[in-house]
Amino acid sequence: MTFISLLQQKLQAALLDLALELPEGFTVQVTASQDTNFGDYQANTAMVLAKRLKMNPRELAGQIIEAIDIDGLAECEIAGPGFINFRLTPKAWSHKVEAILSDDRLGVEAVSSVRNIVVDFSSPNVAKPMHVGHIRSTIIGDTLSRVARFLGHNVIADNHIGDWGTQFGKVIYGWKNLLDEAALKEKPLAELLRLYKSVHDSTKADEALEQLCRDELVKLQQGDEENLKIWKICVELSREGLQKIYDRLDIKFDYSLGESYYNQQLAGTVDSLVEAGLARESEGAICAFSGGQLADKKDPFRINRDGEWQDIPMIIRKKDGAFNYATTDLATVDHRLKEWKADEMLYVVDARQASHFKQLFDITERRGLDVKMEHIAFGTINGKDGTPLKTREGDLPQLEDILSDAVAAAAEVLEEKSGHLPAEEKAALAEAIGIGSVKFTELSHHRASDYIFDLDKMVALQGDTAPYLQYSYVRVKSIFKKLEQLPDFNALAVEVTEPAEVQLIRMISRYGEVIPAVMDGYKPNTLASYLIELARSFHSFFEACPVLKSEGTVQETRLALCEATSRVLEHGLGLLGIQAPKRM
RNA sequence: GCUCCUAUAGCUCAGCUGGAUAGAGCAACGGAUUUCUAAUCCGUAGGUCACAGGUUCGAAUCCUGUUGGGAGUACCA
Repeated sequence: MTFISLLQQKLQAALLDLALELPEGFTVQVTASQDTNFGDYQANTAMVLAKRLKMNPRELAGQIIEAIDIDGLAECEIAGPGFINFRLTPKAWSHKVEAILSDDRLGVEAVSSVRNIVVDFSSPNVAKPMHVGHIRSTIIGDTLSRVARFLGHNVIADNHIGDWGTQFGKVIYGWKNLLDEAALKEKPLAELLRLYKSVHDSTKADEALEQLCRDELVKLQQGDEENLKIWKICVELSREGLQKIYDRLDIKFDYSLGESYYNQQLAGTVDSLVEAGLARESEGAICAFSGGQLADKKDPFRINRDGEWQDIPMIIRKKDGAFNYATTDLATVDHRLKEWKADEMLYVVDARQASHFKQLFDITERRGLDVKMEHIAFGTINGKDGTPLKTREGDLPQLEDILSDAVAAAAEVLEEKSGHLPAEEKAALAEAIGIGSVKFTELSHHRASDYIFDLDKMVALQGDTAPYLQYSYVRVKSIFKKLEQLPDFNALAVEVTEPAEVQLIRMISRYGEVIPAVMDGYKPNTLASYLIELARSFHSFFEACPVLKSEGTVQETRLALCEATSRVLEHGLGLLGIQAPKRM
């Protein structure tokens, strides 16, 4: 049990003893103290309660402290306007070290109610290689999947690949008219991209061409043999290319059901919405409109134009008969509910699609489907000038190139610092550090904000970076390497005394509090910054408390702390999808 | 126009379901290495939390307004 829940229990019991009339739904809150001068944990219960019960907060805090039974666990005192501060005893810390070492879950409790959570992330388009824009969804989605799974949920990671949308009409048109067979053999993905871009550029000034592309899409969706054949080849080629990157990133999906997977259901989906009265014909298209329950301002189907509120429908069948992503998304919801019994669906998708998801969620609710849906929105990755990242040619940088750049930068530093290591190991390390850097940079930012992509800073070895964490792990491990024999970690005598030791176990013990908090608001950066703090505490401990030169209980305590640190570090990095090397 | 996101140290960013003296990294300055990997640690300096009101014991955090930045806004995803 985490210290927070333990202290909350104790507080709750004390309140019960005092026989106070608690307001309905009142729960006690305990938080880690920001400043250790105030102790380890604090509760504002007395202040909150005093206000509601019209009592004096400090007086109430005094009563609570009298009633609370935490002998041996913590000392507590009243402070300031009525805070109750808890300072854990050395014994409590020592027990915690032992508890963590004997616990596979490192103090993280599994959830009591397991939910089926679908995480929809990455979602690249075929025929277009992944670019910088896919970093965020792919990495955030992967981490959230890992964390939810570790918490005990039944996670279904689904890569909703864009293989059926309008862009495909352009690819098919290009294939039929501009295909360079030799180039296709040589570099298939580059050729597909060239076809798409070439046609896409031409359509900007050519309305007739745009129409031809739309026609190709309609033919495809209606089962035209030639178009289907082209489509199949493109999808296969693209998937191979995508898989290579996912392998490199160590990211796995349970399913990669592309938009095309739902093709057979699309017509039925539209029909059922029409039958349910949720959609109707408008300007030749079939659209879903507002349910009318919300105020215009809050209604995702309403928009104000020049002072007038108008409908902004969700189009589920275009006037040319083709379906679009809205239709597919609706069908996908049905599939996930029916086949996977989803309790929750998380869409890790760019913030720019917020209004689309609001509409989708609103419709789903109006259809009477019971499922929690969340749009895990994120911002843009910008270049150093603060505008969206672009290559010199003005294109979006490809993900593969970004990874290679990061790995190359890591290799350079590695050569300088650890030139003596075998070439093969250096290559693997560069990969781990380079990829880890990209991932950590992503995960250490709040997902909603934009951030600046600075390769040099990412791979830099100082500061809040992946290599800093990885180096911390290497440092712990180096201690054990010097031991002739590893101790039995469950049989160590642990007596935490030194401030640096206390600070370290304080951080270690917080792991069980941090992991559930990640899913609370779906913020991986909570875990990222926790790991930095943990690593920092470890480095301080490492400098202040010699392990191998100490003896007896002191040494056993420190070995136990080191082991616990290494386990939490490795595990936490694992949840972020980052490797923890044994040496570097 | 309307909706959503956003504004915190010179730079890059945390902190936001209200809590005590607003944190970290980089850059700057000073120190630590015959000692478990110095890719480290310890310290100094650096702030009108965009601005103005409000809510209350208490606001970077919640509410209202203003300003700056970004995004979306009928058949693209």
